[in-house]
Amino acid sequence: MGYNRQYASQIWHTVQKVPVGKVANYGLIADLSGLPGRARLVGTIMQYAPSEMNLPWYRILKSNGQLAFSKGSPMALKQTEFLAGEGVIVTNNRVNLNQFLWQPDLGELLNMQY
DNA sequence: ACAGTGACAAGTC
DNA sequence: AGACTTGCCACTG
Repeated sequence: MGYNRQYASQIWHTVQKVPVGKVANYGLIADLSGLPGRARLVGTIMQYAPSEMNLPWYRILKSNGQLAFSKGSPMALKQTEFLAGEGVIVTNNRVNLNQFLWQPDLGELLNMQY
């Protein structure tokens, strides 16, 4: 259909790995999915994730900690709620990465499969 | 075939 | 801190 299944399974699987209460950026997800330099693809593909999959899309942010959606937009508000629900503070459409960025250790990375 | 678009990122000024 | 440029490439018309 409208998107590449191979990319989708890799990306969705990686996004599922981001732990509750932490966030990651698009570039990191791309790297860990075996798609270095393909940050844009992550956002593109995540739109197609079926809702019943409960993909934690809201844990993925831009490289500077900003939400991908513009401030005040319905999606940004929803994302802010989801994050607040698990303890991640969003102020002025941005998250403090020093505090909430997911920093996987080598063990986690070596166990990652897709 | 070709040009525009986009849930991005990093570098330069 | 912004604004602008370049790199990325799947998808769409």
